[in-house]
Amino acid sequence: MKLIVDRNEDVPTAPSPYQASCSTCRLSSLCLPLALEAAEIDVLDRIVQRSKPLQKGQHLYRESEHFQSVFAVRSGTLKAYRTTDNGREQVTGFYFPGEILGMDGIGNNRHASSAKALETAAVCEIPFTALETLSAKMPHLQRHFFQLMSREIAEDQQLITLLSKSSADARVAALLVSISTRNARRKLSAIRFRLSMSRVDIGNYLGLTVETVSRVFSRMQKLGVLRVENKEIEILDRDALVEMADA
Amino acid sequence: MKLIVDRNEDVPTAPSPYQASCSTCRLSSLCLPLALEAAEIDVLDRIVQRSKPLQKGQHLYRESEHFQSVFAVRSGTLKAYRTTDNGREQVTGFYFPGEILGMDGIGNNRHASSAKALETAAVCEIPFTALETLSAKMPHLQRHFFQLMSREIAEDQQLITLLSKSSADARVAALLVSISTRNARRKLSAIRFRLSMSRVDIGNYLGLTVETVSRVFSRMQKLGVLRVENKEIEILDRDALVEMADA
DNA sequence: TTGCCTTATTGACGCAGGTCAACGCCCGCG
DNA sequence: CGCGGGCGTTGACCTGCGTCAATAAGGCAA
Repeated sequence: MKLIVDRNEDVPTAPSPYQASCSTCRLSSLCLPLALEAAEIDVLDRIVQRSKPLQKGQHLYRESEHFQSVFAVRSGTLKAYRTTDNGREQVTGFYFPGEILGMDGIGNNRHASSAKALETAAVCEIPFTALETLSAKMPHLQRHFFQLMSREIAEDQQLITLLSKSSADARVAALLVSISTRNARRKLSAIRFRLSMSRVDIGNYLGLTVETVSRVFSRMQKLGVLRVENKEIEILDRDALVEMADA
Repeated sequence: MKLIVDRNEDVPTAPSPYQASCSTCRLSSLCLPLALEAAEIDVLDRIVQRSKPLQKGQHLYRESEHFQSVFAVRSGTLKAYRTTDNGREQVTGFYFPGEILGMDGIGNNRHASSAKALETAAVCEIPFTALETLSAKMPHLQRHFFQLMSREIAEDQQLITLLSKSSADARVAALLVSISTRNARRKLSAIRFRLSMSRVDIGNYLGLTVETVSRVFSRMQKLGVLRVENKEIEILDRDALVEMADA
């Protein structure tokens, strides 16, 4: 809400100071515009709100808040998490540039999880009612959004499988492979990257303790599969990692 | 595909022999028609395919098959499961009457899981392209389907939390509470029911071994929380069960 | 730079739940 | 009706990961 005001006050229809438009965004091939034609992208562009970046630790939205928009990550990383009845936290996902978050709030008009920036991050806000209206007019957009939601379901199911059956080694390996793959999609290195999340977050996401995560990293390093230096990761043997991920 | 042919050969536009229509279906208040008005339900009704029941053990669809339709359960129970790379099975959900399954296939046009009947079951088939077309014309339907998918995401996240953090007792308790709640929604008893799935399936779904599931049942029985007699369950202390579910 | 505080690593130990094994009981089939 | 094979239960034992504790190493403020 505030975001909309911010933008309209200063520059009613001109490009926001933060980013020109979807059509010039280098993430458009991963993001919502993916399935759209140039003219359609322009229409989508008009409903997207761009705002000032989130600082590390800042919330994008909180669990049980009124749901209004989904968000696309433009830069940085966010984590989504929910708080259980007995007060513990469960990280349900990490979101990288080009990925969409907030879709779990559509179901009953409140966010089913909270989202917090793990580092300075910029997002695009996509008001959902506008997206619905547009979807009804643009079959490609409707289809694409159905697909995005479906993929989120499929990915959650993969995580369920991981948590249900796999060893600590396999879980960590699977996360690293996932990050590596998602980096590659964004034309970043698939073998060297910086983990934007803490060991605590990793453990929480994978259903492990910090200590176990740390031990797994050490073990993998000893095996020559990884090189770990604080948050910097180098994958030395990706095949071995993939192998471990489903053991 | 076959289903469509079956139906059209015999009774081109007349009601199928298996079920009159959505408007007379006693599940319509849970299922897709939920958000629709009478006239809209009739339109939806025309795209829904009803077919002969599945026998116990029969597949509704299989992982990686071409995706074409989502399905609504009319009677019986189904389980959805995926097979991991190393050949193990992971049950990702149980589906009761009024619930929709198959939405995980939309993302890339192939089913991301298999679905199998746990007992004789009847389903309605909803061809997805027809549903898309209709959604674009009927805002209520579009919104409702977005909501259904979103809820599936939120439910999967709840399962993730369960698998990530909870004890064996909590997992079993949570499943029983879930079944109890879903029964209540269908105006069935929330405290006495028959488990349509085997202990193996339960264990698989919850990330536990059969032995552990069995032990948990015994323990809960000893505590006076449950009465277990083979597949028949009676919940003696629902509050205690809810309590256990988030411990 | 120094110092503090948060995050990560490593070790020792215990326990929840997995594994292996034996047995009993449904239930479907001849 | 009786038999056989899967399903469920129970017990004994084992192990992977959690827990607790101590120490090290970043990183940010002043």
